[in-house]
Formats: sequence, C-alpha cells, structure tokens
Amino acid sequence: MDFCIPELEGDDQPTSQDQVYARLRNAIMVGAIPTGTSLTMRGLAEHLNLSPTPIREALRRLTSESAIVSKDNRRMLVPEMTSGRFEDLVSTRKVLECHAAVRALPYISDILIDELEAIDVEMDGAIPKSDYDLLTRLNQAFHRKLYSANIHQCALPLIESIWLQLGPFQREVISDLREFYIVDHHKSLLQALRNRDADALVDSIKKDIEDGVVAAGREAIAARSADQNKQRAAGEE
Amino acid sequence: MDFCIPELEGDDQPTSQDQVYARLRNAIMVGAIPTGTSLTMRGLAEHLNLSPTPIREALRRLTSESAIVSKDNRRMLVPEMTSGRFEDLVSTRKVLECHAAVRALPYISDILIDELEAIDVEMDGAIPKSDYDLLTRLNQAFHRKLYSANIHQCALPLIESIWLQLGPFQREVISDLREFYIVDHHKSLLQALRNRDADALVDSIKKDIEDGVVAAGREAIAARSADQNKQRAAGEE
DNA sequence: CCTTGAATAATGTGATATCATTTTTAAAAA
DNA sequence: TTTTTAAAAATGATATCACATTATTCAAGG
Repeated sequence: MDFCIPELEGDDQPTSQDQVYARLRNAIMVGAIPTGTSLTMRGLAEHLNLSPTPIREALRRLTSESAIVSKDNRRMLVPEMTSGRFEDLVSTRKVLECHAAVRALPYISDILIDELEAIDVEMDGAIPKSDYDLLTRLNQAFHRKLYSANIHQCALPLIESIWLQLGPFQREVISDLREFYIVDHHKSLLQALRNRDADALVDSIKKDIEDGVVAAGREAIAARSADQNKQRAAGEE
Repeated sequence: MDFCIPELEGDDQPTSQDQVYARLRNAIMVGAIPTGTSLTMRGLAEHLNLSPTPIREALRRLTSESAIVSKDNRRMLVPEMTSGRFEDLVSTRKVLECHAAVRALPYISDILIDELEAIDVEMDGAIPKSDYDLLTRLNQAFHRKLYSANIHQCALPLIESIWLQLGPFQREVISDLREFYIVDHHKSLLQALRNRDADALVDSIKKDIEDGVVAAGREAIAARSADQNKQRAAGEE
C-alpha cells in the first residue's frame, strides 16, 4: 500500500460500500492505483478506516466490471495493459460509443445541446490548467450526458466498463509524456448534433476517441515493447 | 421466495460465493426468477444453506452486470422488461456481437470451426427434445467460443451482460408461446467462417439474433401493451 | 368497509471472530 | 552465495452479531 487513493469531494453515496466503490473506481480511472500491485482487503480497510466487509463488496463489483482482475491466488489487482488488449478496448469503445450516440440522436433537444456546449466550454477553460483529472471527469460527463439522452439506453454501463479499463493506462501514458495535449472533437460533434447528422456524429466520435490519448497510447506501448526487446537482447548476451 | 433456483450440475467453482453467483446467474438467464420479486439475502441464504455473506457478494456482482437492479429501498430484483429497453438491448447485442465476430475472424482456425460445428450438431440433436435450457447453454457456448478465438477480446463480458438482461424475458416469451421454435443461422455462419468472409459473417450473426426469440419478443411486448391499453380503457369506464 | 398508526417482524449494513490458505521471513543446508 | 525449508505473519472466505432502516401486521378510529 505505497499508493494513495484520492478523496472524492462530492460523495453523496449512502452506504460506505458505495463510497468505497466510488473512491476506488475514481482512483482506478485516474490511474492512482499502480497496475500489478495487489489490493488487499485488510490493507484498504485500514487505509479507509473501515472493516473489510464493505471493501470486499466494492472490490467484487469492480471485478465484475473488469476494472480489476482476480488471480487464481485470490489476489486482486489492476491488470497490466498490453498492446493487443489496448487495440481491442479502443475498437470496442468506438463501436459502442458510435452506436450509443446514433441511438441517442432522435432524443437530442436544443436544450441538451446547450448543456453539452456548456460542459465543452468548461473543458476549454480547464485545458490551460493542465488538470488531467478534471478534464477526464468533464469529458466523461459530456459523453455520458449525450448517450443518456436515449432514455432506453443500456450501453452506458458497458461503455463505462471500457473507460475503466482504459483509464489507468491513459494516465500512465500521460505522466510518461509529461506534456500532454487533450484534443477533443466536441465542436464538430455539437455541430453534427445541431444538424441531426448521424454520419457526421459518428465521424466526430471516432475522431474524438482516435485523437484523444489513443495515439499517445499506441506510441507508449510501442516504446515499451521496444524497451523490453532491448532488455531481452541484453539479457541474452 | 415462491420460486426455485435450479441446481448447476458441473459446478466446479472454488468458493461458495462463486457457486452462488453461478447459480443465480444461471437462474436469471433461464428465467427461473420472476421479474419484480425482491431477492432478500437472508431468504436466499436460508434457501441455499449459507450465511448471507456470500449471497451479498454474488448479488453485488450481478448488480454491477445489470442483471439485477438495486432499488432505493435497498431491495434487489430482476428488472421488468419494457419495449424500449428490449429494442435497445437487441440493437446493442447486434453491434457488439458483430464486432466481436469480425475481430475474431483472423484468429479462426479450421480446428475451431470443427469444434463450433460439433456444438451446432449437438444443438440439432437437442431441438426435438425442446429442452430450452440446454439449447440456451449450447447456443451461448457456440457464440462464446467464436468470440473467444480473439485472444485479446474484451467484449465478451459486455455481451454476457446483455445476454443476462435479455435472458429472463426471452424465457417468459417462450413459456407464453408454449410452442417454440429455436431458429439459428449457425450453418451459414460456419460457412462464412470457412470462407473467411466478414460480410457474410456479420449477416449471419444479425439474422441469428433477429430470427431467434427476438421476433417473438417483439410480438409478446406488443401483445402485452395491447393488454395494458385494454385494461386501462376498461378501468376508465 | 376503508383508512390510519403503532407495534412487530424482517431486512440491509457493517464489524468482529474463526479457519484454511497463501505469502513472507529467516534460518539452515548446499 | 544461493537454494531449501520451516515457522510466522498476513490474507481471503465465511459465519455470526448488533444496529438502523424498512415492511408488515393488526387493531383502533373514521
């Protein structure tokens, strides 16, 4: 337990199990929990001043959402990212989010577009401050609000599961790069919504995902495997 | 607790929490748990001869997979199906399964196609017996094996979540219809795999989902809402 | 007969205790 | 120095208990 779990300011969860879940979820999403370190129930319980019971339930939920994996030793940990898994997660994310956006389109109102634009303006204000956590939260709020316009929508939990799996790695990439540029295509996305143009909407979502930290992620993974090859070559000498 | 949770024959789960999870999951999938009845921890614990602790964890996992919902009274239940949710689940299922199949295609070997065909033959043998539970299990095994060919695949947990949400309703539909015909397009699907033809594969999957119990599901929902309208009209007299 | 309200029962939540398994530690052997 | 091995510590799983909240019951009042 050499890491620390950020507190959650606006935490109005009723039970402590929900609070632990929300905190751990956020911690994973912003990359505060290093991949590979085992999450022990007693350790987390002591760290959060709780009994192991609510911790255990929160961990089970996160396991069911593929945010953490349960090894055969019964140890739980945030899984390592691999090149193949990264590509699969990104492609699944694209398919799901495009689908959710298109299905939300008939439910989009002008008021909702204004609300989305307000979030985007807030993001523009946050970019100079380089507050990655805030930007991530706002970006997710933007997409969540868009997809939730469809009142029958059932894809959001699935999308959030993908976000959870990509989250820790993206943060790792960004701290590697030191300097980071959050590029979003929310402007063209909003225009597509105003025109009720499904094709343009899909195009914006794809670009938004592709040009986000995805490109950086690919580079980081390529660099990492180059490193590993170099180390392996050195070890074989 | 006026319902009964089918036992699971080949249950090699290590912990009792895993066993409870597997049993409840199967019970929901085959529609053994009526929608709307609340699942109490002590009730299930007594029914399964266990303490409430492993029950709680299994219920939490199923909640995170949208198989059961937690109301604000803290009561947990299998949610009712609505027309809108049904359509959204089906369309999401199509998108996800087509995507998973296409991404699995490059990993498909001739041996795997033979194994898939073996499952399909087993299904053909089970159809005359009208064993819906067995057919459901075999059909899911078929699709699971196909998508899992992609070793980096991350969509299967999401697909299974959709299956879980559609499961109880499809069973309800089938018991309503008394007679049921399980139509599958596995023959054309296998041919598409042999030809490594992505377009034909997508076509088969779409038809497989569409012509399954989906058509019946639509009719059942339409009939149900017609009933409700009639009842409402009668009540307003 | 229907509604209201208080007493009772049932339920969810969280803490603690116990046991089996796993991991770690450290000393002994190679 | 490295490997092996046994003791000790830590961990996960489950049961049980106590408490607060929620449902249910049933009698009194309208």
